[in-house]
Amino acid sequence: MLRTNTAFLQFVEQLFEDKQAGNAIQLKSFAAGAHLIRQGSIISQVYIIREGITKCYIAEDNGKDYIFEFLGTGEITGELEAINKGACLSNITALTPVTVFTIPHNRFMALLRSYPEFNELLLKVLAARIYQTCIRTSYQQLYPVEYALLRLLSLEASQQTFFSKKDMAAYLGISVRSFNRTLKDLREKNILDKEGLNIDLSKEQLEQMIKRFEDA
Amino acid sequence: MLRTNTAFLQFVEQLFEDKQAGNAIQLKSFAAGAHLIRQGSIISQVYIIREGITKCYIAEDNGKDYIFEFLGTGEITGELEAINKGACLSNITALTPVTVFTIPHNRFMALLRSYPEFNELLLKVLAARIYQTCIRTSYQQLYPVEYALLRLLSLEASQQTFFSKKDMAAYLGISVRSFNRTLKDLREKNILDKEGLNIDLSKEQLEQMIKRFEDA
DNA sequence: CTGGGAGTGGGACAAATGTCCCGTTTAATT
DNA sequence: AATTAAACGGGACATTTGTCCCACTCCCAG
Repeated sequence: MLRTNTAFLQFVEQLFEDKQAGNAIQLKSFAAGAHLIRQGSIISQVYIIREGITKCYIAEDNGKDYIFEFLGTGEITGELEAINKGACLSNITALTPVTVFTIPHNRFMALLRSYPEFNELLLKVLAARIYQTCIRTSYQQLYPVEYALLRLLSLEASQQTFFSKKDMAAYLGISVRSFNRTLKDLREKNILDKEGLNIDLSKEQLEQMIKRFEDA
Repeated sequence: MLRTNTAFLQFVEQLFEDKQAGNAIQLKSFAAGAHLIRQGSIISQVYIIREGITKCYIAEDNGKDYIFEFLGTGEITGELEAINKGACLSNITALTPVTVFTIPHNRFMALLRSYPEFNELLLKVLAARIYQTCIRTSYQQLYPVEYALLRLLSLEASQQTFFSKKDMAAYLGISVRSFNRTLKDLREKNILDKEGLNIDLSKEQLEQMIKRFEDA
């Protein structure tokens, strides 16, 4: 859910240090809540997150948002636009203070050509995103919200991160009301510890809980 | 919805002709209904569709399927597995008789390195898939089924393709019953021409729909 | 402090979607 | 032509989810 990529970050850090290769790479900072990228706009750099957490989401014109992913350290964004030269697909906003490396599109594409290793890292990122997105989409479409919610909570717990309910609901593609309701149902079924939302599930445990729901 | 990619196909055709570069590339055929790839299995080639239409879907263990995309001429599949070396994400089955080029993983990766042009074509494919998937997912999560259905029908009409209701429902992530119901509602609202599936929207809905159809 | 805004929690009702089921149509096979 | 399996269409009912609304807390700028 919160994606990070140390290998990628390391590579970019190195480039940045390098007088030669790094000359067009810059650092930029954003306050929490600031927009890094605005959906529909045209940008001319890619961003690699050095520090902080962002959310990546589409705002539909019925006023609802859908969050695709939370991007953390080492994640790249704006790369689709560099590759396909289109308008920005989504919004990126900072959830915490954020620092990024920026690389101009043409430089970025050139780097891909000159550093096969970098190119391969990017291929892996893209492949991983497709992979994850597919799994998540399928899951969210074909299972009741309850399952997706448990899964999300479990991820959140394992990553020690916490998001607002609004964001969590937007990540699940549901209303905050549904989110709350489902949470309450789970609580009443004693599935969640009432103290906090600390659930600490392994995949097997999750399976078990899901099975338990079935009879009740 | 039905993706195709002539540039990619051409490139692979050329490789195939080339004695040197094409020596590991093979042709393979499948009857309609056959599995090209089975979810969870391990494969060692990528497939590029030369002819025919396939569906790419995940089967969840509650018995439901989610179709990500219909892949046609020039589309590649199995590439995620080549890049990330994991088990197959999804099933690929032939909807029509299908002929594919197969390229062994290591050969495929080598080709990416030796042909920057090929590498770039692949980057574009991956980027386009992420792009499309994001748009579609968001749309399907945040709008009533009615909209997604209209969009799907319009795409289908514009591409002159026809899929079974089961497949269309699986593409939308809903049950066949819901699919039928929504279709009926639309018919009763005179939104659809009864003759064929000629979309004939009226009123503001038309404008809104058109706008959305454009990008996909 | 203090008023306002954002986040939270949930009741009541409406709308959307799923499940179960059965009769009909279509298409392919014998 | 007869038979069968699959696809289609939809009724009845249950469940899920959304919308609208209000009350409560918390926090911060004035």
